[in-house]
Amino acid sequence: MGTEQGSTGAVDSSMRLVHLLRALTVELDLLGGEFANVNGLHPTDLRALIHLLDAARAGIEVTPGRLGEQLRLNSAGTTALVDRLERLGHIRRVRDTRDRRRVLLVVEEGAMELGQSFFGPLINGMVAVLGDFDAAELAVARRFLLAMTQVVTAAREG
Amino acid sequence: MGTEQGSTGAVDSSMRLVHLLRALTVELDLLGGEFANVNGLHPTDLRALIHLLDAARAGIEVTPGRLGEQLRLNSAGTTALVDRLERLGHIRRVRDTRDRRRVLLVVEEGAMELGQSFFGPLINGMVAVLGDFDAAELAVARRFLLAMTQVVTAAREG
DNA sequence: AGAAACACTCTCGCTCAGCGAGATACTAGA
DNA sequence: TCTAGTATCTCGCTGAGCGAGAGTGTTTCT
Repeated sequence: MGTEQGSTGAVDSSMRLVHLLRALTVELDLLGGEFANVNGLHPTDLRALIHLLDAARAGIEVTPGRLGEQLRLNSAGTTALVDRLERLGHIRRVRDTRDRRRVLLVVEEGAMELGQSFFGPLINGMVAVLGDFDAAELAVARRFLLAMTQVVTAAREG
Repeated sequence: MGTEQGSTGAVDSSMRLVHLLRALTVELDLLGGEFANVNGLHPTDLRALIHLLDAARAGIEVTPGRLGEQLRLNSAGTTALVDRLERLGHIRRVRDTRDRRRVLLVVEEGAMELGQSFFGPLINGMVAVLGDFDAAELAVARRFLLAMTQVVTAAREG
């Protein structure tokens, strides 16, 4: 094995890419875990906050039920999660006036800032290094990510 | 917002790439979680197996101490983890004859096959779709992944 | 309108992963 | 040999998440 040339060169390159991708996701996970630790959050809490921030930006209302569904938690776990986030002051429960069975989760100002403080520098850093890529290269990277995502989602369904 | 041209086009493209990357890591996490569930593993167990398989392939000996360090577990948690994996028949504890304080973790045949059954198809699928990329494009994807990894590791240290 | 069926959230009791502290087993240096 | 150091494991605890089921409010059917 190793770097042999010929017809297997492309496959070798691809394999190395796949391993690079995995290494990257591991690093991202670790980074998320560290951030969570520092802010007294659990990994699940962080994932929940990300989801809530995304939804807030998209103008979508989120209820405990929806949130738990996304995170694969049952109702009991979801309640506990929402309790934690509310106790930490990151979200607030608000009764939906239209369907008073439902509770809406609204993200507090501080949580938004927390998200910014974490993702902001990271995104800025990424955008900065991508400055070295021209339009065609960015398009290739995009094609690459889309292709990878497609394979993963296919694997998740099959 | 949207697709405007001019000097902000590159930044927009970069932002979209970053979000694509995040979406991909989320998908990968979910896939891993599902696999773990199906095989009676916890996320940590899966991460441990991946690490052990990588080390085995690289011919590196792994001890509980090293494993726990990698996974950010303390010694008690590590012992529990190794107990679980051993009980499931995925690994075996072997006393190091040279330094009899140490225990080496050896991966059993079944765990290797399990890893193959999970990562094999995924990697094959990825390599297959990468067949549409020529050498120059693969190089660009590689540069992209390296750049992203660099930013993440930098964020983890700073 | 009244009652049954349904939807959404929360409570209770439990299991088990991971932590802190410390015990145990072995090695290396004075 | 005695002491310091390293690797692993044991014990008791905290807390996330689960299953079951209890409210509480809403829709549908007669």
